[in-house]
Amino acid sequence: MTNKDLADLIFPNITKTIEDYEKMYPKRKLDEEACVTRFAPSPTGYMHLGGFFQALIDFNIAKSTNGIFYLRNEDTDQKREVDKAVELIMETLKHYDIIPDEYEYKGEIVGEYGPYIQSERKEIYHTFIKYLIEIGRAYPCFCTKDEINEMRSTQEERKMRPGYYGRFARCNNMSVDEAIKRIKNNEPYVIRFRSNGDFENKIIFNDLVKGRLHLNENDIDDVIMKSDNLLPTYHFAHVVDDYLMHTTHVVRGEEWLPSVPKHIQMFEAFGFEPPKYIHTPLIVKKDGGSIRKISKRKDPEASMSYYDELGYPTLAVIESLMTIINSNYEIWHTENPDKTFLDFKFNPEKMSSSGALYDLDKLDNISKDIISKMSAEELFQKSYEWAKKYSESLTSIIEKDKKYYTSILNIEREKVKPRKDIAKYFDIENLIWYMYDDIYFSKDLEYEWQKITDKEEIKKILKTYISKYYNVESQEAWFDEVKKLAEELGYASNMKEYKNNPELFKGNVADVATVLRVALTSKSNTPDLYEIMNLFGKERVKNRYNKLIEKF
RNA sequence: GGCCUGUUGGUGAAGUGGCUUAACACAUUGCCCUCUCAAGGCAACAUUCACGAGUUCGAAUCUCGUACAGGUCACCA
Repeated sequence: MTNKDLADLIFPNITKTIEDYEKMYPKRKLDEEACVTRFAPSPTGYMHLGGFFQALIDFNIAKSTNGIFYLRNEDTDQKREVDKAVELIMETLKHYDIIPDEYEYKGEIVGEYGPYIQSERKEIYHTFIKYLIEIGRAYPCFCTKDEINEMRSTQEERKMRPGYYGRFARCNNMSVDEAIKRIKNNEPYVIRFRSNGDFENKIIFNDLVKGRLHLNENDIDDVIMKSDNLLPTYHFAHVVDDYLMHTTHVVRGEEWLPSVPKHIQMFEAFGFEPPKYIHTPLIVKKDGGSIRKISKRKDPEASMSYYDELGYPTLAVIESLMTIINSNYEIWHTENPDKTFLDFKFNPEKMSSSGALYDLDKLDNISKDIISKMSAEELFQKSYEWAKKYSESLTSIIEKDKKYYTSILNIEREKVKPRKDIAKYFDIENLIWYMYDDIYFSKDLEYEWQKITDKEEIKKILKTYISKYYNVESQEAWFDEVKKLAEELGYASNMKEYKNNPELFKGNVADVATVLRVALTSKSNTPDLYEIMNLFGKERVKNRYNKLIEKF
């Protein structure tokens, strides 16, 4: 009996060969420098910030080189698979406008190199495994999980390197005849890769981020096909898929670095050229005194849904991540304000090789800047869309009067130095509620009076103002009147004068303006008072002042 | 424990043997501007690049050692 007999016994229905698949998936017709990248998540029901971070790099590399970015669903672990996980990933990518060129979604295959779902590629993997068995580079292993665990404990006790290698790789030396016998006897088995490496040897591996690395050669006979579902493990699927799909650059987290030697060895076993690797640093988090990988269970901000729920503009999330990807991004972006992040040339060498903390303050800052540059109309659209998904109260506010809402957003907007007080759509409601009479009067208002707190004095200021002064023709005209009002009541209208001789006055024009502001909005901090009054119109201003005077 | 990787302010970092008195941005603090706030302007914030030794006329940059941190050692990806 030969290896060929063994291979035929294990895969009796595999008739295609590797060459057949090579013909089916020929080299891509792309420019010389075009890169093919992929985002290959496993569908565990969650879109992790770290995964998105990698997808962003993939997308940037492919787009900036006129290449291809595709999505591959790595669902070989059926135990962990979660319903709707693929939808979540695809919808998240779409939300950020990171649309793969090739993918498989809801039964539709886009692209010539599919299937893009690993569980649908079983026959392909089997063909490749069959070949490996034929040439003696893979073999069935009948060791049970208990036996493997026992072996591991022994190794640990004796302080030996754990793993299925050397003399511990018991099934490696099994004769073909015996293997065939045991398979015919229906004994369960996995297929292992037969490593020809020596752990004492060093291989030199060039990672695009980390540079030249010296790694130990792999000598472990890894499982490449599982016994229960006959699907490959990650390592093997990676080799086959990235070969057939012609991936040029593999972007993945640096937790994969230790398994690089096995991947290279498997590529070599087939005589394939391995892709270029970009092992990205992990996104970490400070937890008390120590630093750890950002985690799905402990950190809400590890999930992409966090940013969507709070209403960060997608561009803000992307740009804040870009600053981690290549810290020269910010400088580049200020020099090229009209270009998008896709025009930026990602340089793996410039990527930091240590873990990065994702700074939420930085995100807020970038986000405020982006929102401040939106037109009122655009902000209206985006915030409305967000509200419909996440905030009933904001939705009802907007739907009362969309024009009015837009004009509120327009306060101190669309100018050279626009207002920057909104970091996320979630913030909006809390910044504008007092602009609505029904909400305003239904609340138990707490007036944030500052220097002037005397009720009689406040009444006097308000009464004088509404009877003599309301003028909103222009900012200057308006403020001139506030100054006149201040003078009439014994307050300084000129701040410098007041500062020089504060004892000559009851206060200054700022104190008076503050009364006008608080009486109108209940808040001491608001956008430009003139603009608010202008928006309200004289009747509403009078109404609010009169109601307050009555209450006192 | 073995192997691998990393360590420049509170944060992201620039830096590749002299042009560094360690850029830039965020955060923080102060001042200015100002009807309040947000913004904006200006300034402060690492006498020093984890520590120790070495190479050199000269080191954050090169070498070695130590410490610390992270990753990884699955029929998970």
